[in-house]
Amino acid sequence: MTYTIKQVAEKTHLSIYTLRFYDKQGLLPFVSRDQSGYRAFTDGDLLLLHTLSCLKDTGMKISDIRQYMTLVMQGPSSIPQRQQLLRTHRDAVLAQQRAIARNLQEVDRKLSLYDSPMATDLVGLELAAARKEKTANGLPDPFSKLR
Amino acid sequence: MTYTIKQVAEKTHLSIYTLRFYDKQGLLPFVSRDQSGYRAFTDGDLLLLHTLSCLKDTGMKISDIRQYMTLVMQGPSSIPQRQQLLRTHRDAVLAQQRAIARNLQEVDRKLSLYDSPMATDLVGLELAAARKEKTANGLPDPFSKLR
DNA sequence: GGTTGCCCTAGAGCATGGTCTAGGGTTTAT
DNA sequence: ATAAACCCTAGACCATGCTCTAGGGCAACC
Repeated sequence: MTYTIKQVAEKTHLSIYTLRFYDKQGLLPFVSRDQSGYRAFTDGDLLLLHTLSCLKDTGMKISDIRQYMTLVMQGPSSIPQRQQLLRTHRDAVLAQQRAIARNLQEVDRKLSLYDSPMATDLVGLELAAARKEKTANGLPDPFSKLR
Repeated sequence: MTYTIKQVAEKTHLSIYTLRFYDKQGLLPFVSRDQSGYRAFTDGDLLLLHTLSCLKDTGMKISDIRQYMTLVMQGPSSIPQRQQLLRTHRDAVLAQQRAIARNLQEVDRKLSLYDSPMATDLVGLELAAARKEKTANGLPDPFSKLR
């Protein structure tokens, strides 16, 4: 049993356009064509496509995914290189996750400030200070433009 | 004391180009100009720029950052809208983080497969099955192209 | 055998987020 | 008063990752 590109698009929630784009980019070297030149996806192909989606959804670049898929095509001998590629990616993703968590703390601080009962006063004070800082430096006050 | 765009670029690790780009995009409505038309950043501006960086680094779109900064310019009265914007963003970021963690598990599974002492055999078996699946469906075997 | 619905490729177009160039003014030091 | 080192804008250009159009083939049904 094989699947047409349309069926795969439905299964994977990728668009037909995206699947063809990935193929054009060399991300699907494992997909065979039938006698009409149509792509014929096997169940095994869907597994590889799932791996591809995981890599893509964790932010791996297309060029790196292509490299990984090329290694996959080369069989077991490329396992060391695959490990290296995936480990590097994994480390980058974890670092990125930590960076985002750190930056999100700042957002949380803003949110708790806005949640405080004195939020209006505190924000008002900050604004007054910012305006004062401008005029103290002989600068126009940008806060009085649209108010 | 104010800072030139170059000094701010050094402090923030954003390029001068990026700072001007952000200004052009309406992300820096709080930055005043001196008499020569030069941007003059105050310390208060740097705080807002830091907030901006946190939003950007957590993946907020420029259009949403612009909206947030516009609300900031409007003073304390916009606090409810700011809360809504930040909360929506926060939730989206957390959901994204969870999705990435989930997809990264798949990468981890691959890595532990590759780490297994039987990795070569297991990967070889998978490959053999994939090839068999192709030929069983009357398809060319894509794995025998570059080997 | 014609209509419908799917498939294909090549290549144009688009959204996002920068990055850089050209042309020109300002400030500082010599 | 001129060079060096800044600053400015407008707009071109670029990389990434799609998304869509044009033009054409294949397959199934009526």
